[in-house]
Amino acid sequence: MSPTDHGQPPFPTEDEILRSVERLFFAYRAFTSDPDRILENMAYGRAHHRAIHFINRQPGTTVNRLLDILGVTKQSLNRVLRQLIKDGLVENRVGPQDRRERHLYLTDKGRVLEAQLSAPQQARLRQAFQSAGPDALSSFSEVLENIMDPEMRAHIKNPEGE
Amino acid sequence: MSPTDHGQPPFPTEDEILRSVERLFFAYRAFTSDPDRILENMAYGRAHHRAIHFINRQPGTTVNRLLDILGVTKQSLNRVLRQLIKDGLVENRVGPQDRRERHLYLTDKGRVLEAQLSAPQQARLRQAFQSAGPDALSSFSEVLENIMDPEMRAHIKNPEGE
DNA sequence: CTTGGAAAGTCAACAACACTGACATAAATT
DNA sequence: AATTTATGTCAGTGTTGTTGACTTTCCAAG
Repeated sequence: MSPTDHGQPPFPTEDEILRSVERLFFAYRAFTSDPDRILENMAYGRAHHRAIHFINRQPGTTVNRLLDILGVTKQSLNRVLRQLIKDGLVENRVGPQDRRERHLYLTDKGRVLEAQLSAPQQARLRQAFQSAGPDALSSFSEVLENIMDPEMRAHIKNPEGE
Repeated sequence: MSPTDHGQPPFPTEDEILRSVERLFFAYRAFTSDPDRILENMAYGRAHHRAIHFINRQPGTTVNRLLDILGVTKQSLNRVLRQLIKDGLVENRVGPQDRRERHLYLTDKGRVLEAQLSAPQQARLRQAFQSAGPDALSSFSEVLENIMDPEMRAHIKNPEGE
């Protein structure tokens, strides 16, 4: 052993970390597969689902805010929003105070699709939490929040905004 | 309350489930951002990283096995492997028993890149587990394994194979 | 009231990475 | 000898991301 090796193995070990890398990969793929399967016969994809999800969670959110949450360019988001608005799933209201802003809302039709996409994904997560026992959710949540970049945490803790 | 409402709120509640949807989204994005940042200046992308990761974890794995793990088409994987082999990061050996099979190994050069890509991602996860306390890892792992499709669990529990 | 800048929208070109379908080759199996 | 399996390859396509350039609208500060 080297003089700086205090005999403390790292926690978690490298092998456990690598397994967790794989757990994240496989779980995330399963998690997105439910809505993906529903969307594959429509003209929409995962990007549309993400927009619909966050507009549903934060009705009246602005385009700028959505850009921050989704972490894509406005050109990329705009392509998605244009389709959703044209197809009557999302409504675009001029901001009441600041009329440059566009506030986004799901229409009834948009809410129907949101529920349809969300249902199997929610069922998958609920089953996972129920099988793991009542205390698993908080550990799971804490680890994921530690993994993410700190600025993003506010978008979970406070669905309303700041 | 309706006659079928037994007064049992679902566990977890819908709001907690939706927050976990967002936790997965933000955490996964952060988790992939480390290697993505390193790769953006190279001719490689996330698909190359995934191939390198699993070849490193299961040296000698076959193309078919890798296809099963990664869940992509052989055309998609082949494009990636062709580059990695051409650039001397991955080695392609004819199977000793079945000479149709190609067994995949990282070269020294491949292992260098693997370590480089893996380091910040591992550091991120280790920090997340350490902050969350010693018991968080097992709950975290259990929930993720419950989320994924069952066939995938074997690829974590036994890095060697079956 | 004019000017500067922020918010939003659009157009064009491009890249990564997935897909399907068709086909080729070599080797193992039946 | 015929079939199946494992792999590789070519061509075409779709989604989603990127840059860069530009316009319109509109609030707010000088």
